[in-house]
Amino acid sequence: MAEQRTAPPTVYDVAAASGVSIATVSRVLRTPDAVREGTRDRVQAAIRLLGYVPSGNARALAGKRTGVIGLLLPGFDVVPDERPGLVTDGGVRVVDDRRHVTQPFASNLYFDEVLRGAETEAWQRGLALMVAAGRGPSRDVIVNDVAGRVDGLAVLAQTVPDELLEHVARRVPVVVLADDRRSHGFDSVSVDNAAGMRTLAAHVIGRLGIRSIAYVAGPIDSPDDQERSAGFRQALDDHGVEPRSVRTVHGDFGRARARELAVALLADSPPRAIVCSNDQSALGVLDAVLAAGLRVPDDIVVTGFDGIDAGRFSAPRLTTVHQPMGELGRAAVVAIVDRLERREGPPRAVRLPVEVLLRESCPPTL
Amino acid sequence: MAEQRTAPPTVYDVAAASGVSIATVSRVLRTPDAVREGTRDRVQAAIRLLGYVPSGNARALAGKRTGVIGLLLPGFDVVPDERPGLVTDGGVRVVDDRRHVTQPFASNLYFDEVLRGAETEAWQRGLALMVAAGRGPSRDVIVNDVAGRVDGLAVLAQTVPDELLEHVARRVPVVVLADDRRSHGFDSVSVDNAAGMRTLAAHVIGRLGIRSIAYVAGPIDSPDDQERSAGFRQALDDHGVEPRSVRTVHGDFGRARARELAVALLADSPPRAIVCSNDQSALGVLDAVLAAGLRVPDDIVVTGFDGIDAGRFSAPRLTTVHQPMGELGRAAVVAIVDRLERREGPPRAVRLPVEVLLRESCPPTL
DNA sequence: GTGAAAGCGCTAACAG
DNA sequence: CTGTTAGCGCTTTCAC
Repeated sequence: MAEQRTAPPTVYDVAAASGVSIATVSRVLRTPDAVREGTRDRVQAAIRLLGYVPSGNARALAGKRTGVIGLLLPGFDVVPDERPGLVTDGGVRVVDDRRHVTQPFASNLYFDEVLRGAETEAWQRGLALMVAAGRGPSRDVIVNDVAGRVDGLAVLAQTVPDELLEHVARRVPVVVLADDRRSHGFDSVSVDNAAGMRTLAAHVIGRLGIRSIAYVAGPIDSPDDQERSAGFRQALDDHGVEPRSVRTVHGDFGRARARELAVALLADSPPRAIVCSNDQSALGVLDAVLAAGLRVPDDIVVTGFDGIDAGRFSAPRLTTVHQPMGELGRAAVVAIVDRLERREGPPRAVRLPVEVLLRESCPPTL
Repeated sequence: MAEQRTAPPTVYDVAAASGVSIATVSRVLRTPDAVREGTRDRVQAAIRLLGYVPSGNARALAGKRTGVIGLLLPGFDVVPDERPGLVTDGGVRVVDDRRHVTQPFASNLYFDEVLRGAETEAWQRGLALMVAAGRGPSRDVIVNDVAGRVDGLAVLAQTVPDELLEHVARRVPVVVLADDRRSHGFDSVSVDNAAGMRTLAAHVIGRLGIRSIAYVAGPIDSPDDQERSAGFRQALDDHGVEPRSVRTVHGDFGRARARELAVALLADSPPRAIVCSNDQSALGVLDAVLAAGLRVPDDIVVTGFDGIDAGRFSAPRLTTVHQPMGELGRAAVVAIVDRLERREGPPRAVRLPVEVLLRESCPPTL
């Protein structure tokens, strides 16, 4: 097996072996019905015999389309997890792994889901998917490389600098994910951050009737945070809650910082609810609240945003707004296919709905 | 932006715009030093001006190599999770998600890791990655399609039928993952199942001194299970434990079945240890043991194999043998590159080491 | 240092 | 139904 010493067979080889012209070989592959049965059989036999696999590159070149879609992700940051206390035993490492509850790396899982969604949708439509994580200094090369091989490109927000993106966009349609950049003229698919937060906050304020609220925001320059905060303010407005009555602090979307901020918030008169702009922050808040001896949700309810895995495993489990990452990936492919069929026309922005998941940290009712 | 109304610019356009021949344009791209600085600058300016991105397909066709590696996974089974109790509220679904601890879909996460590893390694080497999940009846098409566009193909075990694999292997080098198929003549990368289980069992028998053991195996026809079982028997032998003194039952690698089997095992005289051939089974055993009012690890220690996420979150956390999935992906790429440089030669089999993770269900010491 | 020309393997008219 | 013939966009000798 795995011979393949000599050059792979081509249409010419198949044609010669079956006594037809290369055109007929091509037909057998692409429009089998246009070939007489006997001929077709002979050609197919030759294909099998020779182990012929058509060159996708030649096809793409001749056919003016590749049938491949590119997906650019912002780099998998593979953090090698250093674990202590190793013992070696017969070539197999034995590790004392008690109590080291490794934190699942949220952002990575997030990409995985997008990727999976895109893959699913692409293959369903007979398209192949080319994945690349644009990282490091060679990013330009990579991006150009991918752009040169695909029919369309889906790019996760902040993965590729504008200039580069605009360059490659002159060759292939580009759709930007999770970042409403219509302004830049690209198609986009994003998630309805504002509506999600607004609905969640409405639950806290309207349904649970809580008025004593603190809000842990993210970095001010984060577009995600801005949208979520806007949704939050909307909810306040909807329910006639005075914005100034809400203590707002800005974190960095990280767990540790949120924990510190929460400690401070609890120092004075603890609020009845702490709404957070993302899950990591909410987990940090949870840490602080529980450490302070307060009960969740009995004394304080806590909410997050994102729907990361860690929130499903926390104690109590985290109420949050779940972003449909898999859908994001699928929608990206759909958007590209769409654009491919509709070469012209103004950029389109697709908004994906989110889902509020009420879990123990802020239940349906108190 | 996103103009791209007209056909994308080619080397000819760039050549014309900068007053050189297409050969020089090509040189500027591939061997910049072979071009006089002034010329180079003019060409690069034209490239930027026109928004030129080289066609990867034309390159591949002319250059006899694509710079792309294919990864074939056994289909992401996207199980849409039906959740009960939906309420709609302003376009955003609100879901009561209490207590529905959705089981993370182990096999999917598993692929994600492989994929990530492969991606990392590929881009590090300047190669692109094309991903495909071979599923459904169109699998042949997909596999051929991918095979026709790549320099090498990594295939996860049992994703592609032998015949198909042998066909495409005549065109590109193939490496099989997680399935020691040297016999079939392919290069392979797999994990040392036997050594892992042997080491883990040695811990149970040798270090903890347990002799009263039950073994929950997997399906008899699973190659993984066979290797693990062999490792287990080795350990028994190493420590002079009579194999017949070990009660062995065969499950299906599933949690539910394992639970049933464990209930039966506990009915008579409960063993001091239950060693399982995979994590899912171990979790099922854990369920049964705890339900029977026995304590883990105090009354019974339980071990698994795989290192799935759910085992990190169980109570108690599961002692297991962790398979380095990310490494599998990386090793796959390495193996392909290797083969590409060494066209001939006998198939190679790479064995990746595993890691025993001692957690609370079977701690370092009792 | 640069240009001319011959393919790479396939598809898609266009004839027969 | 089948064969002929141009290219698709780029790399790569081989001359100059």
